[in-house]
This record gives sequence, C-alpha cells and structure tokens, in this order.
Amino acid sequence: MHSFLVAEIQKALRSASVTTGQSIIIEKPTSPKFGDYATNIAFLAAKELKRNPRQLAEELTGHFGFPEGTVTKIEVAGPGFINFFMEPAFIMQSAERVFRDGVEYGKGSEGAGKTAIVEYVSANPTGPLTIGRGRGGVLGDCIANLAEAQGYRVNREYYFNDAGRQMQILGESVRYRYLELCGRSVDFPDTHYKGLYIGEIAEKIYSEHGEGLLQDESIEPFRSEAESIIFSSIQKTLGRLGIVHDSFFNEHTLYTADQNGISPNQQVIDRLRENGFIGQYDGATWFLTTKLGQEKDKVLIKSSGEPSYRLPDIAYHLTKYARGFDMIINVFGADHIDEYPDVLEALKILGHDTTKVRIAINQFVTTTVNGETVKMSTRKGNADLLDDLIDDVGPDATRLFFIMRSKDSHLNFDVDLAKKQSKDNPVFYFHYAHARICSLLRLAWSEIGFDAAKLPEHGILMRLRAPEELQLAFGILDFGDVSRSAFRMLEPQKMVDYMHAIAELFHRFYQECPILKAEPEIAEARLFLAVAVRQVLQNGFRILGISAPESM
RNA sequence: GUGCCCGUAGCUCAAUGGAUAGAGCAUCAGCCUUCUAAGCUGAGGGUUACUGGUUCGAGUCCAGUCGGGCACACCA
Repeated sequence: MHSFLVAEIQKALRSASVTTGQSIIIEKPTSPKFGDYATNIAFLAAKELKRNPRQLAEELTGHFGFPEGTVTKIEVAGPGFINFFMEPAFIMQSAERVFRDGVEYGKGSEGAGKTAIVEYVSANPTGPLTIGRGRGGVLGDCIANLAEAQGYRVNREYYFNDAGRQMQILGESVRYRYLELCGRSVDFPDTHYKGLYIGEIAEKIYSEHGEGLLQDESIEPFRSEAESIIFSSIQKTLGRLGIVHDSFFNEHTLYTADQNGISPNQQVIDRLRENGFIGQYDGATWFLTTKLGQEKDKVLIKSSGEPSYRLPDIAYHLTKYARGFDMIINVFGADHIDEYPDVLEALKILGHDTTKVRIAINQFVTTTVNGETVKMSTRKGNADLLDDLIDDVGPDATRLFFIMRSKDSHLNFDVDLAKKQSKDNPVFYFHYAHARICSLLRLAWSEIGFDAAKLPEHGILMRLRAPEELQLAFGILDFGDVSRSAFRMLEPQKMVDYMHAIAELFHRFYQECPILKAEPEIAEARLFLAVAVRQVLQNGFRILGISAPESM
C-alpha cells in the first residue's frame, strides 16, 4: 500500500512538472476525518521551490490518476496536507496478499543479494551472562532477524578475548577457591571475581584432580577449565533465548602473524603510521586522535609492549570489511559508548566507507521485584543473572520485555509483571490473540470443515464491510512498512508496538463480529481474515523470536 | 569537569519536524446461557522539566538552565 501510494504521488508530481529532491513520506493521520493516508510532500516541495504549500497541494490533486476502485477521495487540508481516502474494497483486497505470500509476507528487498554482519553479546567468558547483557543479546538477535526480513544474508557474530588480563584474573580467582578447598587459608584479593560460579568451577577441578594441582604454580589449568565451563554456560543461556551465533571471533587471532609475517594488529599500526596518526612517547605507541580534535591521544600499544583493547578492535573491524560485508552492525551496551568513535575514525583514515557501519547502543536495565526497583550491579558477585531471570519469567517474556522499550531508554524490567499469566502482561496478550485464532480454526474445521490451509478465492475479503474488519485488514497492510522502518532505525520496539496494535484489532474484531454463527459466505470470509491475522502474528513473532502457542 | 542517553498522565512507556500528544497498568462505570471474559466498550486523568531560538508547523531540531543515568586507564 505504501509503495503503491508513493508511486502514484511520484506520477502526479511528474504530471504537474514538479521536481523535488524530497523523498515522499506517507503517514497515517491522527484522525479518520483526515483520511486513511496522508502526505506532506507539498510542504517539502514548496519550501524547496519557494512556493505556497496549500496552492501546490491543490495543484497536485488535479494530477492524480488513481486506478478505478482504489481511492475514493483526495483532499487538501490545513496548510497543505494531501489526504487520501481509500476504497474499502481495495483495502480488503490488498490484504489478501497475505495468503499468497505466507511466511514471506512483509519481507523487503533492500538487502537482496547483500550480506550483513551483526555483532552482539560479545561478552568475554569471565562469568555468566547478566541481565544487562541479555538486553543487548536480544536486541542484536532481533536486529539480525529484521535484517534477514529485508533480504540480507546475515552473519551473527560473537567477538571475544580469552587471553586478556581479565581472563588471567579469572584463572587466579578459581585457583584461590581451589586452594581454599585444599584447606589452605588464602587472602582473596578485592580485584578478583567473587561470584558463586568461581567456587563451583573450583569444586569441579577439585573433584577431578584432588590436591594434584596444589604444587603447580601455573594458573593455566584453572583459566582454561574456567573458560570452557563459562563459555558453554553462556551459549546454553543464549540458546534458551533462541540466540545462536554463526561465528565466534577470537581476538587472539589478531595477534598472530599472517603469511607475510605481520599480525593484523601490526598492520593497523603500520597503516596508521603511513597516514601520520601514530606517535611514540612515554614508552607507548599512541593513536594521535588529538589531530582529529579529541582531547587526548589513545594508547594502542602499552609501554609493556602489549596492545590495548583499542588496537585489536580496529583490526577486528578491518576484517569485517575484508570479509566483504555490505552492512556492518554492532550492538553493545552504554558502557562501551566511548569505544566506537575511535574505531570509526581509524577506519575512515584507512580509507573505508564508514556509512556501512551502524551502531546500536542499548541503555541499562533495572529490575523491579516485589514493587521495588533494584539497580544492576555488574561487578562483584551479586549481579543479576540472565539465567535466573529466564527461570523466573520464561524465554518469551524475557525476550519481549527486553525489546518492548526503545533501546535509548533505560529499561525497567518488571519481573512481577512478566510473571503474571494475565492480560496485564503483553506476552500473554499477543499469545492469546494467536491461540484464539488457532482455537477458532480448529472449531471451524470440526464444525463446518473449513480448511485454513487452502487458498481462498480471489476477492473473498471484499465481502466484509464492518469497521472492525476494515481496520483489521488496514492494520495488516502495515506489516512490511513497520518491519522495514524498524530495521532502518535498528529499533525492534517498533515491531512490538505494531504487534500490540494487531492483537488489539483482532480482539476487537473477535468481540464484535460473530464468525461461525454468521451467514456461511460471511463466516468463510471472516475465517480467512483470521487466517491472515494468524500469518501476520506468526511472521512478527518470528522477528521478535517468541513462540506462537496454538492453545492456552 | 568533558562526552553520550534520558526527562511526556499517579506508574511503565509511545509519538520518521505534522493536524485534537497516544497506549497499557492503576481508578471509576458497563458487557459472558452465545466461536477462549487470559477478552471487549466507555469515563476521568497533560502548561511534554524550565527559558529562549529556528519555521507554515516543535514533545521532536538548536542554545542555555535544572534533574536522573552511563562512560571518561598504558582494564576489556
């Protein structure tokens, strides 16, 4: 519907010999008296052409040539809006596209033949995933789904470092607990990890090796055992939410030399130096970001000779270009906000097109339990664990609650609400709409032999005229637009809002329009309308990554 | 102190620079002998933190003020 109107407006602009660089925006008016769709193109073009918007709008209306039976009225309103009133039968008929497209309904083509990499989660294996990380994980996963819906071939990647200082500390932490198990008294440093899982890993090692590792000063056995246990637990947790990565990129590979004997890290240094952005002082190697107007230079290689995290970050992003992705999407939490500008600057200096890179930053999470808001504490041992949350409210509520707010807003995760098996809980509102349709269709099959799997005859929905039916069909038409704009904005929350609207429209339709008890012709059309809604709900659930229960 | 995010109904949040700022919860009033009432209908509730500016039009953009969050290492 969207593209239909855009095309017709373009035709009218050409016919009226109005040339404008403005892109055409279709919006839904706030009130039905302003029509079904509206455009503000007259304002935009008028400004560009220095003309009166109202006059231009009126002139344009004379140049529209909508096909018979599509638009009933075109109206200029206010200072220059052009409002379109659609023929109800045209709306009903347009909605029948759902039957033809099925699971493909609402998919876009802007990513056809293109590839995208979405990097998300990327937690180092130093401990179990926290609730805060969960938000980024679900956000990234939904963005990846949205990219796929636009036709991109998507690579979901997890970037990690198992060789850094934090991992060293992890190994030491486990060893301390192990020593305790062996009956040694230890002075556990404040800088080390104190989570319960550390003790559990130590216990596992103790049960396998007894006191056999006591004399060995090396922490390597502790570090590697901890890494493998934690990494598999992280993947297990993500798996519970349906999050599965295609690739895991180990930061350490950026330190090892390629066939030319130069590591990716070193290549970054060399190439930045060629461009005059590398300096040496205080015994360290610096990225001269002050040349770019920043307050301080950034260390790339510490005086100890080790790279800081910034260097491999840049090298890592270079591999994303080298691997040929058309779009590069990074998802991370607000605590990494300072990280990406430097990386982008470096990429630009090295001659890469940074418009390919999109960054989605999600704000932090607080949780509300028993009406009390608890602030997340990510350090120390008392962080809220994602696994506990999933245990508590289930995977669907976990996913939906993480994305039902804009990523730019701080999220208040109301655990009590998510647990409620009632209408207050949006998860159940969505599920209920789907289950209601399934139940209806089961009954229709057993009572009148209605086959929901068969294709309806062309024009069947045109039998329907009730306002609830029209609005529902009208809503179905928006699915593709919402999906596309949710992707462009990297904002799955738009899709959640839309799903709520569809569920609401369906519940109203169901309430007001008898289906099985209606005249057979009407009953059949209404059943097919329900089939269409079910398809849209399922397609939306797929993007959000939540289940579609057939009964409740 | 500097950078980024936020400030909208009692609460949690919407609103690609558009028309009368919308949902849900909570409150109040209705709707089940009838396809799942886990639902539907209606009512009340607002100086969009504040002050200026930009323009046909500002919750949205710009400047400043106030308030909340996050980040500001030769940690990752």
